[in-house]
Amino acid sequence: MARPRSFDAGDVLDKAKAIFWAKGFEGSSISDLAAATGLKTGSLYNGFGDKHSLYLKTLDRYREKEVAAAVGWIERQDCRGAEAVAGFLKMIAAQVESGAYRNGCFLCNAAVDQAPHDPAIAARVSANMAPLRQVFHEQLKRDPRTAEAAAILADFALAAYLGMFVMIRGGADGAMVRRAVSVTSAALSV
Amino acid sequence: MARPRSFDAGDVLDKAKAIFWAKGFEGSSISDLAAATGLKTGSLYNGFGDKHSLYLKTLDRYREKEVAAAVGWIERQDCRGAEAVAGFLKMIAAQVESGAYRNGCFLCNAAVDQAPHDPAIAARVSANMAPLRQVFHEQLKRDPRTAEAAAILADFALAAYLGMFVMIRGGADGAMVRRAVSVTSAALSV
DNA sequence: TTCCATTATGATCGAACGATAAAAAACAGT
DNA sequence: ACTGTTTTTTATCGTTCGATCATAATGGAA
Repeated sequence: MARPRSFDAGDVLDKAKAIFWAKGFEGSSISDLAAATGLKTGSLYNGFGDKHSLYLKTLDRYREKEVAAAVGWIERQDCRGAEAVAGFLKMIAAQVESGAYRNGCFLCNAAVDQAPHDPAIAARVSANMAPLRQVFHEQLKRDPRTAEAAAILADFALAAYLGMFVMIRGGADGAMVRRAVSVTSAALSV
Repeated sequence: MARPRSFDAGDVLDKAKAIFWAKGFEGSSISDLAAATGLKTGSLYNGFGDKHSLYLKTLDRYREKEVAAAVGWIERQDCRGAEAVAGFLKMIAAQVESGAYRNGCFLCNAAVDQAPHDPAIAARVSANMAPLRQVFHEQLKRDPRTAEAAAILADFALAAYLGMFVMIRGGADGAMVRRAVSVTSAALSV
């Protein structure tokens, strides 16, 4: 008994996420978002609240989709725990070669862009980092070679993961990233 | 035979740099910059060109002051090369404990914020990263334990350095940073 | 002291921003 | 077919943005 939505909320969030990912929060205008999603500004506000609220929703979706997929990928590996983590970093480095991740990591960008000024965003950033850090930790605990230092190594792996994406977004080439990851992997598989 | 400047250009650049550092390029308005520097907008434009040009000048100054100081610190150490690099990271991690670097690294923020969209800024980011990477490389070459893999380890150290600052800006506590750095240091001092 | 090149100031520009409100449109239930 | 509720559209709001300009102020050179 009312007019139905003409869009899929998930699709819209994915498209908005791509804009925020590429341009950052302040760099993305409402017109940018409207153009990318195909919605008029009125519909955007009606469906997702204001710009800040939309940004939070894209961060939530990132956790539900991309972060969850990354965690799943790591858990799906049947090698030793430390190698699963190292393999994850290597897989990303390999994809960089072919132009992927040119905009870095959405989470990493959000941390640098907005987290310091905005508690709500900072909370989302933490909520996004936590599962990744946790799956690192669990894998490293499972591996007898790294079990003892698993907590320390998990923080290290997270830092290396983030640093890799800064290098990428800063313009580093695939070879540079691969070199950095090779040492990180070696450090994990002590 | 003309009215003299009432401000020191270096001081103004330092104050503008602090604003850009904290808020990013898009997040810093001309009024913010005018308020922080004590100059009126007209004087800012007369002295430093437009906002983009001012941003580039702050990046140049960052390289001339902060980056040069970091390079000098590393070169001044009289321990082994790998330990000088590790010591540099540890020194930063220790300062994080007392609240320093809460805004991360200016260079790192610029890389994430603006480098992808702006070739001029990307060039500055590279010009800032290069001396750091180079001093890492030179130190690691000097150390017989790391000489062979110096190039690879230098890229790794740079990635770890950047990742550390993302963690900080994302809200990580000092302990987390120290843990990450401890593994990085161990990896360097193979 | 007068002049003049330069800087500092204050007012203001058009454009783009985020956000909103009113009107038109689209269905579900009756 | 009519009604009622929600969405979509269109137009527009007030604000802030980056940037500019005319004017006042400054201090060394003549």
